[in-house]
Amino acid sequence: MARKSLVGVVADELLDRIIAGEFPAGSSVPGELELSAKHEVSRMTVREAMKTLEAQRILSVERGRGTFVNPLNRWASLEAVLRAASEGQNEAAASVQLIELRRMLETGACELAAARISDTDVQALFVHVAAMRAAHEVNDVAAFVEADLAFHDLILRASENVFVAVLFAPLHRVLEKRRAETSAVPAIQEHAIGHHQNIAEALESRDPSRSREAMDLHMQQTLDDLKNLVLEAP
Amino acid sequence: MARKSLVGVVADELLDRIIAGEFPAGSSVPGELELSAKHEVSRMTVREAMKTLEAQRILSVERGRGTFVNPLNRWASLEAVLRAASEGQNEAAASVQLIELRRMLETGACELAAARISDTDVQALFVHVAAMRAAHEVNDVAAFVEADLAFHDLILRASENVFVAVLFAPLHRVLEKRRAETSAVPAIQEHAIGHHQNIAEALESRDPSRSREAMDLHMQQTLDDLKNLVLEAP
DNA sequence: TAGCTGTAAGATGTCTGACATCTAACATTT
DNA sequence: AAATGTTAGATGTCAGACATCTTACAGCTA
Repeated sequence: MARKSLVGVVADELLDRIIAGEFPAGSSVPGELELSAKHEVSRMTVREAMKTLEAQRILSVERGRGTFVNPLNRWASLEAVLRAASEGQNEAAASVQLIELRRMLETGACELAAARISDTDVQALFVHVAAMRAAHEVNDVAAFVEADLAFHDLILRASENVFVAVLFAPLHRVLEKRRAETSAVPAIQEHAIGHHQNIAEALESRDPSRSREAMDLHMQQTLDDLKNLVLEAP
Repeated sequence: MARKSLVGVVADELLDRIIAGEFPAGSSVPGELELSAKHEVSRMTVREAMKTLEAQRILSVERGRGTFVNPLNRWASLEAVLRAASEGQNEAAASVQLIELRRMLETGACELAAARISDTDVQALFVHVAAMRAAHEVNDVAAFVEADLAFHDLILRASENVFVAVLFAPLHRVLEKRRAETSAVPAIQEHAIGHHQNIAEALESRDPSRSREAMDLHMQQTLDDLKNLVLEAP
C-alpha cells in the first residue's frame, strides 16, 4: 500500500487541515520547520508539498513573512474546491452544483458544435447512439457508459474550443463514477437514448439553438436523476 | 528587477520550451541533473519547478523512468493553455474562444441567479448600473470598469455556485486587460449600460430564461466588439 | 519627544552532497 | 528459453548550511 510519495501525503494532510478550518483564509500555516517536525519529514519534502499547493493557488508564499491560505474563490483546483465544498452535509449541494456547471459547458459546447461539426462526426454520433441502444438491449452497462462518454467527448471536440475541453476534464473525472451508477438503471438508459438521438438529429440540422435546447433537456434529466438518487439515499 | 524566484524562472523557461514544441506531448523532458546544469541552478530548484508544473498537470513524473509532457487537454491551468493556444497566429482565435467560454459561464450563472438572487442584491445591481451611467457622463473609465466588474461579480455570487466562481477567476484575470481597452470607447459604454440595465431588470423579474437571454445579448455584443478590435489591429 | 538606525529573530530561498529506491535494459545462469 | 542477477540512470528523500527578506524592538540622535 501507500503508493503515494511523501510529498503527496504531506500536501494532502495539510490540505485536509485547511479544509477542516484549522487555518482560515488569510491566516498563515505553520512554518516549514514546524511542519517538517510534525510530519517527521525533511524540510525539503514540506517545501515541495507547499509548492504543489501554491501552484494550485491554495497557498500564497511570501518570503520572509510566511505562507498564507487563499480564499476559496481563488483556488485554481476544481478537485480541491470540491473537497472543501463537500464538507459536512454539503455533499448533495456540491453534486447539484457540479451538474449545473456541466450543464453550462455542455449546452454551450453543443451550441458551438452545431455550426462547426463535420458530416463524418455527425455520422459518428449516430453510431454511438446505435451502440448505446445495442448495449441497452443486452444489458451491457460498461459498453453503454463507454458509448455515452464517447458521444459527449465528440461534441466537446467538435466545439473546437480548447478551453471548454480543459475545464471539462476535471469535471469528467469527478462525475464519471456517479454516471456509472445512474446508467445502471434501465429506465434511465431508455431516457438517455432518446435524448442522445434528439441531440444528434439537432446537430445534423446544424441549428445552434435547437442543438443547445436538445442538450439542455438531456442535462435537465440528468439533474433530475441525480436529485432522485440523492434524495433516496439515507 | 527580476523579482521572481529562481524556481519560477526555471518553471517558466521550461514551460516555454514545452509550448514551443521542443518536447511534444508524451515525450520526456530532460532529467533533473541535465536541467540543473543548463539553467545553472541546483537540482532542488529544478525539482521544485517541476513540482509546480506537475501540480498543474502539465507534467507527469514517473519515478525511475523520467518526467513526461501531458497532452494539452489534460493541463489544469487555464493560463498555461492560453499561452499554448496563443502561439503564432492563433492569438485572435484564442481570444474568441475565451469569450465563448465566458459567455457559457456568465449566461449560465445569470440563469441560476434569477431564481436565487435576493432583493437587496437586485437593488445593488441597479446601483452599479447607475454608477456606470455616472462614470460614463464624466468620462471616468476606471470607475466605469470597476462598476462593470462589480456588476458581473455580484451575479456570479448570486448564482450560489462555487464552481462557477472558481472557473471564472482565471478568466477574469486574463480578460480584464482587454476589457479596459474596449470600455474606453464611449459608444461601447453606452451599449453596455443598456445591456446591464436589461439584465438587472430581467433578474428583478426572477425569470430565468429572460435573464439568460439578456446576459446572452450582452455577451454577443462583447464578442462583436472584440472581433471588430481584432480585425482592425494590424 | 520624535525620528532614524542597527540589531536580532524568524521566515522563506537556494545550494551541496549523500543515500535510497524504482525502472529498464542487459548479462548471466539454470 | 526462462529465470535471475547486475548495472545504469532516473526520481525520492534526507541533512546541514548559508543567503536574503521582513518585522519588531531597542538604542541612539537631533
